[in-house]
Amino acid sequence: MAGMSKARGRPRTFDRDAALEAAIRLFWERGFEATSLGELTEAMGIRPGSLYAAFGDKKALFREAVEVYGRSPVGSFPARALAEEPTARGAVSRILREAAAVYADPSHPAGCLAISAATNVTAQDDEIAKFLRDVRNAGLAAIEERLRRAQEEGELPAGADASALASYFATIVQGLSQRARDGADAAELSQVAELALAAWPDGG
Amino acid sequence: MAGMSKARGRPRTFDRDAALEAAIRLFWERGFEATSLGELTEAMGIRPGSLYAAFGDKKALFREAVEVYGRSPVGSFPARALAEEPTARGAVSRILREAAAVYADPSHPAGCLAISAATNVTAQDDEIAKFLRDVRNAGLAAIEERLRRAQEEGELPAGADASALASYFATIVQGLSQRARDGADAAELSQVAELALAAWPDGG
DNA sequence: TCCATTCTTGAGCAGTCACTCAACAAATAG
DNA sequence: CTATTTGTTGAGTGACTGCTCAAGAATGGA
Repeated sequence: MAGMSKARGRPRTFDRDAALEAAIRLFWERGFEATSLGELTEAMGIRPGSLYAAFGDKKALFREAVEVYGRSPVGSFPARALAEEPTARGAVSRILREAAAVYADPSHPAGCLAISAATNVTAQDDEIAKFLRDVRNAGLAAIEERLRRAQEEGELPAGADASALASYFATIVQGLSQRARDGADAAELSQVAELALAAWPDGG
Repeated sequence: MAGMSKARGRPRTFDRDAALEAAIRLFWERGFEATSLGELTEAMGIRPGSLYAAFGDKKALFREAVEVYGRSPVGSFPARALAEEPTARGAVSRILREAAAVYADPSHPAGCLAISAATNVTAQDDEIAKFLRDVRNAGLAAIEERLRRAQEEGELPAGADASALASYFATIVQGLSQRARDGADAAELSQVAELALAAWPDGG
C-alpha cells in the first residue's frame, strides 16, 4: 500500500476493466450459467488461462461483475436515490421512475443484472443464486429502513406499515425488471411506475 | 378415435402422468436448462430411452409440462378469475390475492413456473425462452382485454388507461412470483397484493 | 406358434462444460 | 548478464450434456 512499487513480472496485455465490462454485459444478457467460459473469453478477448489468472474462476468473475455493476450508475440508482433525496416519498418515486427508464434503456441489456442473472441455476451453483438473493433482500431492507426513518420523522403516517410498503415497492422494482426483459418499453414501464406510486399513504 | 382398440405392443410400465408431474416439479424448481436429463430420469423413475419414446425430447417435455401446469389449479387461477368473476375489479383482486397465497404455498416450488423457468437460457434454447415470454404476454393481454370490456360496460371510468393498468397488474404478479422465490411468505405477499389494489381508479 | 408392434434397458455417442498446465514471453531486481 | 516473477498461449483434462440405438421383453393378432 505504501510503496506503490513498480509491478514485477510480465505486465498484463489486456485492459482488465474493459474485459470485466464485457463479462458484465454477457452475464447481464444471459445470466450466470447460460454464459459459457468460451463466450466469456471470446467477448473479453483473452484465453482461459488469462481469465483464471486475472479473475479466479467463473464464480469469482461473476461476483466481481455484480460488484462493479452495483457501483455503476445503472446498478446504483436505488442506493443513490435513498441517499440523496430529502424525503422517503421522493426517494421511492425516483427509484421507480429511474427503474422504468434504466431497465428499458436499449443501450444495454434489459432489466437488472442482480434481479435476473441467477434465477435458473444448477444445484452446484446454488451459492451464486443465494448471493444474488441476498443482494436483492438487502435492497429491500434499505427501502424499509428509509421508510421507518420517515415514520419516526413524521413524514410517513404512524399507522402505515413500513415493512409492507417496502415489500410492495421491491415487488414493483423486480416486476419492472422482468417486464423490461419481456420487451416492455420505457413508456409502458413509466406508466406502471406512476400507478404504483398511488399506493403511497395519503394518495398520489 | 372411433375404434378405441386395445393398445398393441408392450405396454408402458410407468405412469405417464405421474412421471410428467415429477418433471413439472423439477422444471418449476430449477428451470429448463438447470434441470438435466439425469435428474429428470431419476425423478421420473425411467431411463432416457423411455423418456424420449414417451415425450419426444427435453424441449417437448418442457412444453408439455408447461401446458399441464397451465391447466392445473395452481397454474390456471388467473384465467379462472377472469372467467368467473362478474366484475373486472373482482377478477383482478382475486388474481392478486390468489397469487400471494399460491406462489408462497410451501407444498410446491415457489412462484410461477411460466414466470421463472426460462429466464436464464443459452442461445440454442432461445425458443424456449420465447415460448414462456409469449405465455406471459398472453396473460397480460387477457387482463387488458378484461379491463377494456369493463370500460365499455362502464365499470371502469372512461378516463382510465386500461393498457397501463393491465401492465401494472401484470408487473405485480411477476413481482410476487419473484419475491416468493426469494423467500417471502404468504402473509408478506398478501400485504403487497392489498397495497397494489390501491391503484384501482376511484380508490381501494 | 409366430409375427408385428411397442416399450425398456444399458451401453455409449459426439459435443460441450469449467478448468489446468507445461512451455514460452516479458517485465524487474541484483 | 542471471534469477525471479508474472502473464500468455494452446493443447488438453475428466466430467457432464442431451440424446441414440441395438438387443431383449411384453403385449395383441392371425
